[in-house]
Amino acid sequence: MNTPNTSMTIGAVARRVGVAIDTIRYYEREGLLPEPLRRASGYRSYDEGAVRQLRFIRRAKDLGFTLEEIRDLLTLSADRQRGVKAVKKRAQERLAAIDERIAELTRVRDGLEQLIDACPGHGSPEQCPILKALTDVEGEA
Amino acid sequence: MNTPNTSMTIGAVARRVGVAIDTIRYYEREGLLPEPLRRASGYRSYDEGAVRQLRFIRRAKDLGFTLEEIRDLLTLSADRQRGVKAVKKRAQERLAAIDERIAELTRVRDGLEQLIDACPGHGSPEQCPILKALTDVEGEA
DNA sequence: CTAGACCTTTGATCAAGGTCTAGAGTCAAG
DNA sequence: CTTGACTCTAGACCTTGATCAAAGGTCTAG
Repeated sequence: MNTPNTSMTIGAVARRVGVAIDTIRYYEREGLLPEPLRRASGYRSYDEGAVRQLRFIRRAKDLGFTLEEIRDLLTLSADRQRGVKAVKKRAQERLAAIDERIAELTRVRDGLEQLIDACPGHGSPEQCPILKALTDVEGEA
Repeated sequence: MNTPNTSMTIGAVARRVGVAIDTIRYYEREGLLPEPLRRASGYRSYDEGAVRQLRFIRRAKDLGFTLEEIRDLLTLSADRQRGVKAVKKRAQERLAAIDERIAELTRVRDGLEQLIDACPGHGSPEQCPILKALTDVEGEA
């Protein structure tokens, strides 16, 4: 329906998706984007599919997938039928990893908050629980 | 009271604190540890203060401070009196940054979970909301 | 004395994900 | 045609926080 035979330069694609030109070439090198058609001049020539795939990559990245994992996801989603199950599994693994990371950050956060609450914000460094907590040696009598 | 005139080699300090020798020298280069005294042979000679400072660095790192921020914290805590207030401020900034990161991760997490729940785990890729969410272009009419 | 552990330095390397440069060719507008 | 914007390639460089290597000097036990 819309722009069926589009052909864009790398710059146009970059602008549309909001990534740097270098990043597109980098993804191509890394096997995240297929090698595009070339004009006689050697310029890369992209179509809408490339824009879609690039957006896929960006979104997956926003969800915390590494480029390596995204390469994997792309392979899986290309393998129609069999892919869906595997994709769901990857997503679940990703969810578990995020949960773990949140739990870890929350622990750190709570520890830091306790220190801050206990700090008067003035006085000598010996009174500051933040500095004390950072400095004190529990194994030292 | 305890071991007042200690003098340790870098290896001994590394063992006590549980970091690699290379890491200690690295911190010295990066200005996180003062240049230690040297023996006639050129060996670095450390005292308890160095052990304490190294532990400070490690703890701050565990709280998510970058080495750059820690360098800053060390400067502040050395500036006795004036330091406490600034240290508390840095800690609060760190807390805010952690909260922001947790919120961001939580958003991502929830988004991902919704996709997973909506995915049957089989069928065609067109039916998979995970792939759809990654691929679909909202600005495309 | 000697083996072997430990120390010194400078500089290279790693992971991840790009970013930038140089030097050359190409494209579109005026 | 000329100008300026764009693109090409290959490869170097960036960030963070280390970690390792090479080549040599030192220290300690036996």
